[in-house]
Amino acid sequence: MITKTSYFKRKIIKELCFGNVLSAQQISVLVNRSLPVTIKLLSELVHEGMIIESGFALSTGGRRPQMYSLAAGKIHIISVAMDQVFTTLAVIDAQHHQISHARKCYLNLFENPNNLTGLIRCLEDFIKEASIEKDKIIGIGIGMPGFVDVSKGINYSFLDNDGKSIPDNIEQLIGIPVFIDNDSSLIALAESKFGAAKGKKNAMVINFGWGIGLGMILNYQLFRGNNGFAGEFSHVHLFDNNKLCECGKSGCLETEASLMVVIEKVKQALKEGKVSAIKHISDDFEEALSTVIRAALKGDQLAVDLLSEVAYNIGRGIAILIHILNPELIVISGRGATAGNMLLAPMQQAINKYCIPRLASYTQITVSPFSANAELIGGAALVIENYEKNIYQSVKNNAA
Amino acid sequence: MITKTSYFKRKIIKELCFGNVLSAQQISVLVNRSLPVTIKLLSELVHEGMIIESGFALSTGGRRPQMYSLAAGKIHIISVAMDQVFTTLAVIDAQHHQISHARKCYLNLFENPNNLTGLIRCLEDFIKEASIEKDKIIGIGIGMPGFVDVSKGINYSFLDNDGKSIPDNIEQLIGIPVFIDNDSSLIALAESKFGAAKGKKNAMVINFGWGIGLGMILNYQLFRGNNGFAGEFSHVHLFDNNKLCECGKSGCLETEASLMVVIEKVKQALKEGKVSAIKHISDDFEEALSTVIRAALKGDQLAVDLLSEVAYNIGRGIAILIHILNPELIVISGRGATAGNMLLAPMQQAINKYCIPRLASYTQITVSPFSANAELIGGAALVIENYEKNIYQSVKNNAA
DNA sequence: GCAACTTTTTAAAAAATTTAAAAAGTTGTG
DNA sequence: CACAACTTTTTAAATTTTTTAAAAAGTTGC
Repeated sequence: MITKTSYFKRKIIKELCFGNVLSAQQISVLVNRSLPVTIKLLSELVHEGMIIESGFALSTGGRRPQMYSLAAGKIHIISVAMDQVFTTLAVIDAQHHQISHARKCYLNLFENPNNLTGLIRCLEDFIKEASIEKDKIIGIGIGMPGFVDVSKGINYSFLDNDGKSIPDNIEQLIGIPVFIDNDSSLIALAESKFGAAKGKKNAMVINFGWGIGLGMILNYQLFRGNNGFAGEFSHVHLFDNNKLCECGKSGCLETEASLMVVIEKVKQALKEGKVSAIKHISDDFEEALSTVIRAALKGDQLAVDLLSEVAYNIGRGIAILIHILNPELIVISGRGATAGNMLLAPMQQAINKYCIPRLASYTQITVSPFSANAELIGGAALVIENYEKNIYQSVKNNAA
Repeated sequence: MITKTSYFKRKIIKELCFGNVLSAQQISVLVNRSLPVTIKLLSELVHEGMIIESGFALSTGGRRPQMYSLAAGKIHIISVAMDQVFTTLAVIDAQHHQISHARKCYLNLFENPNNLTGLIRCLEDFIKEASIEKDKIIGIGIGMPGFVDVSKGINYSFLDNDGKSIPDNIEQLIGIPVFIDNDSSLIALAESKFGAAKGKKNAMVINFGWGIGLGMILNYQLFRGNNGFAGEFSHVHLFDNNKLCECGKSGCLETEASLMVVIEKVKQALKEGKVSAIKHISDDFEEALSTVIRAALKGDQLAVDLLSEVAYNIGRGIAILIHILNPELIVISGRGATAGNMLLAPMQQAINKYCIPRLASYTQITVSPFSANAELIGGAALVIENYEKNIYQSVKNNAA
């Protein structure tokens, strides 16, 4: 039933997904409703079995508050993480834990950029084969590369759907609410809600992957810009390198700072006969990458050097972000984050060189704990984030 | 009296300052209170003489709404615009019109960076001499160069006050609420509330002055970053020019894009014997600037060329902003905006070169109507913006 | 071990919002 | 050109929510 009550119940569930264990008072503030109302809603939710009373918190000097948390196994999400070649699917629960095997589909967007039917078949197969309890699935969250206009549900780079909304299309076929967003935005959302940037007001999340992306958290919220295209970090002009970028310009950050660049540099170095523990590098990018990073983590000088070079270039980009946005935190996330803390020193060096010291000192830099899983977790976060939306239109406008 | 009622009355007055003429329904949405409550507050405000019923709006197909606006001459603001050499004071009314002669004080921050007592004396003299009705003054808004931390009321670059709040200090002496902010932020606020960016959700305001500053409007609000230092645009590293910047680094945007650079270039060109309508250039910067801009507006090639060069460099900076923040609008404001639309072509050229075309097409660029007055208007906007704050603490948190 | 102080929870009073109805205008059709 | 159908604003009554006050449950220090 679509009522104001159910709207606020969903809002409470959402806050518990993001907050895990909360007192009535805390929830009251988060959903912006008074305590009497909140407590009434909470007791109803307990009766319905959606949430449980999970003991009392340690006292802060007064009566110990009753704590509430989500009942286990009531909420599942299908999360879909696309990159240019592979699409990964998994079922995630409210605590952002993966509760199914991840399924990998080969959907090559280079060869077939508009293969929306392929994506849908992929989803249908996954739902059929994974033993999914469909009534528990509250939504499907899909992260994809490209220029995504979230409000229109359109991706201007891939999955062309004749100008019609992709989520609406899939939702009609499968019968579960669908949400899409840009991959870098989803990674930022994952970090903001569950990861390194949890609880931070302003944070920049770098998606260090085959390209280089940026998701921005401003005032605790994902900032998408006026048309949803904010964070086009990769094509900022920073180099006079005469290297052509796929965007048509040259000198873009992406031409000197991405995992693709790392692999190319390693290949080139091996060809030139540089010594390294890496003897051969695969033509399969995934395999090549894990070879390089494994070598670097073991201390192989060539791998470390080349990763550092790229990290330094990312650092130049970060210096600009710090000047313009004065963020609290910068998170290095995405596939490249598996290289870990070795990335930080060269980045810091670039920042020292290109940043006003006072400004740089206010911004922390850290590597994500999620690394390659960030996009999947972000897909779940996206669905939770939208859980109470579109349920009770007239309330939606009232409640901030 | 400090009550919830007076809090919302002030909020209504604030919205009328920014909106001029509004219907009860519009106000109800803006202050986030229901129509019955809003209408009750409005009728009380009419009785008190603060606002007036100003006729009926044109019908949009139904009953014509009663419109409300501020009563004339009830609200005055003292606005103070500081630059490194001069401090300008004026009385501004709720419609951002100047209603006193502007008074200029010589307060040289290069020679005496921490001359807070000088500023206070300046204010006291102004209040004494200008025939000011003190009971109408709702606040003093001060814009100043430097790193300003608004929440702490501290300027880290100038006017050191032993770590204590500058506004609190002045307020205790003069007895009127005081608010400070960075000059570029104030200019952005002026444009957002009264100028070229009025009603825009995301806008970047370039303060083209002796240096180059940036104020950002994100989600209709001034974005200050985590420590209030966002918008340090001037020190983004963009050039390999080996020119030392006052920040200690080289290659900063400011070294190639500011009015100071324009004047230096003109001086250099005249020394080299280039032909121009400009025969002599003053050592007084203000005078020199107006000479150059007047010449450019009359079509003098040298002046136009050199202004264009600098505008092109600003355009390079703007290209970065567009990539990162995807703004709706970019406003060229500050002293340099007096040069007018001639700045736009070279900027657009830089954007064409350094921006992804699709992205650039979503962002408009315009020159401010305020030019040199923007900071004064911003000071007034700052006071109005804060008019209802700190009046009723417990409501403050509740009402978004 | 008990008084003084905190904090959460419940209950009653006050204020706000929602819903419905009335009032004031506009527009299109016969 | 008058009147019905439709809009939009304003007022009034019914609900809901928030506020305020009091009670309950703990903690801490003397």
